[in-house]
Amino acid sequence: MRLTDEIAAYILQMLELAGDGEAELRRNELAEALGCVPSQINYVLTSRFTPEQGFIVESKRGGGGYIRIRRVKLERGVSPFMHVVNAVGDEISPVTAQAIIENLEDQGLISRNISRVMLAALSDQAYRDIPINIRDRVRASLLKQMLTALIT
Amino acid sequence: MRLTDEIAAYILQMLELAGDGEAELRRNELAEALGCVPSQINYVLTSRFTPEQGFIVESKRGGGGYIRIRRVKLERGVSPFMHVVNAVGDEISPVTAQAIIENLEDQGLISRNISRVMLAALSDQAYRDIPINIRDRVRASLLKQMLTALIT
DNA sequence: TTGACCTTGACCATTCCTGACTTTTGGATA
DNA sequence: TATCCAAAAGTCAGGAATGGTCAAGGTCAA
Repeated sequence: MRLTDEIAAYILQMLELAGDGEAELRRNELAEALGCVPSQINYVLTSRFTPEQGFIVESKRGGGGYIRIRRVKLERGVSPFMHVVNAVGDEISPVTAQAIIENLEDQGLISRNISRVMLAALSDQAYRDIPINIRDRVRASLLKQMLTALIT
Repeated sequence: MRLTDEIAAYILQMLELAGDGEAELRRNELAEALGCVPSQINYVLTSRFTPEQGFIVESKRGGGGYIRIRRVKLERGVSPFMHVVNAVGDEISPVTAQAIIENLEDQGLISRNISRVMLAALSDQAYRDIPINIRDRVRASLLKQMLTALIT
């Protein structure tokens, strides 16, 4: 079994045991326990605990630091938001993103204010400093993170 | 729990008990009571009781010295969002941005869900593709765009 | 053979904690 | 009154405890 799989399995088990869908760990401790370098933990988190898979990851550095992983869904596609998150690829245009948000609002899944905020965050207006060639990637990433944050 | 957290919790409790949103303490006394060096109190004040978080700290040295902490309310009337937008510069760190949003939520100016969405959009988690050196610029830009979108 | 996925380690960034040294203030004293 | 002293609070640099990033190279299945 690959290291990556072991680490992922370990974290999933932590989530199960926790019961509340939330697990907190210390990167160095976990790396030590599983016999890998600490940065491997980051690799696992970025490749296996993404919004697409229904996870939200938060962390804090420094003394008393931690990594917190939240599971926002139990099964694929259980939330209309997850459906969108999974449908969005690695990149998305401003127009498409806008259409998605407006559709969510029309369906009554998000309020007018949330729609406004999300549209603002997905518009190129805010992307002036971002190299043009990665804007659509950033937009897709932001859209997924925001939608995932709304689940539960 | 970290010393820092304990001290912060203690001060917040003092503020609650006071009722008038104002607490006064003696640095050395508090340090003694909580078992830390006095300068630790300063660290907590500068890291957890900042204007972004809605606090004002005043103090006096020498005989009869004191530290006074006040919780300030954002004016509801004249668009508090515009006030914040104007206060944000061209760049902002994840921590400061988070403090601002949490303060807005604490003051009842934005809902829990909007707070969630904005925090997700301001977290480095969503900035993976953005070069590190421009992340804080993008964050500031996004924050201002989102807040502006809330002004009716 | 090649491209996607995995692994490692060197270097970076942030947060917390401490203690030595500094500054300010009010009151005691010459 | 002019000085000095003691009692506050402030500053700062350094070290420890965390997590983050990135580039280089390895593995493996199609």
